[in-house]
Amino acid sequence: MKINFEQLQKNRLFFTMTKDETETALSELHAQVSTFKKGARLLHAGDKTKRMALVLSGSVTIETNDPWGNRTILSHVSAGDFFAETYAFLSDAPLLVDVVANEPSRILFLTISHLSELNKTKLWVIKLITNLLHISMQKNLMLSQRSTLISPKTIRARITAYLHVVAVQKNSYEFDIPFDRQQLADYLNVERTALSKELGKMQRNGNITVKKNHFTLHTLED
Amino acid sequence: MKINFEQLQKNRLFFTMTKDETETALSELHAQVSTFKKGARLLHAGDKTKRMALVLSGSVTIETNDPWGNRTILSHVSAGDFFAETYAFLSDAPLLVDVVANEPSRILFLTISHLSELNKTKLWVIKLITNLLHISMQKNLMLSQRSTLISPKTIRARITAYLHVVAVQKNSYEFDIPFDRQQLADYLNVERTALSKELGKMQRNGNITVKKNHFTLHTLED
DNA sequence: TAATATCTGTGGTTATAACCACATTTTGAA
DNA sequence: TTCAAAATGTGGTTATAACCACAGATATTA
Repeated sequence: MKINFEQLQKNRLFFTMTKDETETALSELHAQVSTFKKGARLLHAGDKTKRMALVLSGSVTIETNDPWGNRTILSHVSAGDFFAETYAFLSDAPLLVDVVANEPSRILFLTISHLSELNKTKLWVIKLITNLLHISMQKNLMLSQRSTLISPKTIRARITAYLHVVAVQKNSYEFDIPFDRQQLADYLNVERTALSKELGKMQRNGNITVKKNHFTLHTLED
Repeated sequence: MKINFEQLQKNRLFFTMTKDETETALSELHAQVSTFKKGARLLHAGDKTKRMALVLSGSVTIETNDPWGNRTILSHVSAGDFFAETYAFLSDAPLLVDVVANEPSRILFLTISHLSELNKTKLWVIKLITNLLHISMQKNLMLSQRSTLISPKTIRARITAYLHVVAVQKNSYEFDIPFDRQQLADYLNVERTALSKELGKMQRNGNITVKKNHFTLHTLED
């Protein structure tokens, strides 16, 4: 499997690292690329792992499935982003989540369970840890953000909260979301058909326009 | 304000650090202790901060309050644990949460916004970053865990999920929880009186015994 | 292009949790 | 110890989301 170094260098994980350092890191972390079909389960709840993962292409969802069969989507991870870094670093902690390929995807795995033990006089190690800290903090923010979206009790309020966050992130009132209906429902922790109904209402009221996963928000002034 | 070095040394943030290194760190990070009364708001949503915080005594809750006045409790932080490290490290990111003193509390603040720029040949800096990484990862796990608790749609299922997690953590079927009723309701994202009713039912059914915030779980076999 | 599978929306019903008002208990302060 | 304030529980009502069944639309594959 080929890795595009140019692209990797731009990734936050290798921030400030030279080409040599990046290559050393990849080698020391036993870099390995795998491909997965849509729907494939990359990691299972209950498993332990020593490897963090970077999405090279495609995307995955991080989800939990409770004993009653309810799926909850914690996040959507697209190309250039990471997952499982928490469980890999704390390699004793069993996964609370499943990771599922959202589309055909290429994933780069890096073994980081031994990171704390690596020789910290090596510059690449220090840089990697610092970058990983940054990534972990960002993840934290994402998880907190989702909590704020789930906070309201009504479907309507969750939808508007979500759409406004996305609008701010994309800096536009018109955008695509990375979820289909079922996934959005699972992300907002609501039932799919109830979500569809509410989106229908909002559209009839002129609040939004929806076509598939393309949304347009209508502000008060035309 | 006096700081108990002995106690600090045991904290994860100063793991593997010598007394000298710890003192250097405290000084370089402009360590500062403040006290707060019960109910005091230590940090406000929307603020930015450069300082992470360690609870020396007492406890705080991390919560979000949406425009409709719904409170959601993301976590309970007790003595020895941290908060705001994410926002302090990513010092441009405005807080999505409020932090409120749960009881009279002493808090140690440490300025870490400049952490990435510190000289990484200093051993204490490297150790601190590594320890911070560990702390951040743990936080991540906590947030994921809460998401799994909120996942079920019924109050009953959320309660049992929560109680089982606590039982595992405390390694006992009898334990205190750190929340009063309103806080537990806000943590599980349900309405207080509905929570009370459900707890009443569970008690009448013989599933649990509740007295204030002391719980006993009754398994199937007597 | 047909045929099948997947995704999405709608109506109707039901279960359930939010909400409100208030009684009771517990706590804390004077 | 008394009193006020805060916390907790209970009954009753209502709003709302889950649930179910199904139709129509869209995408996928042969």
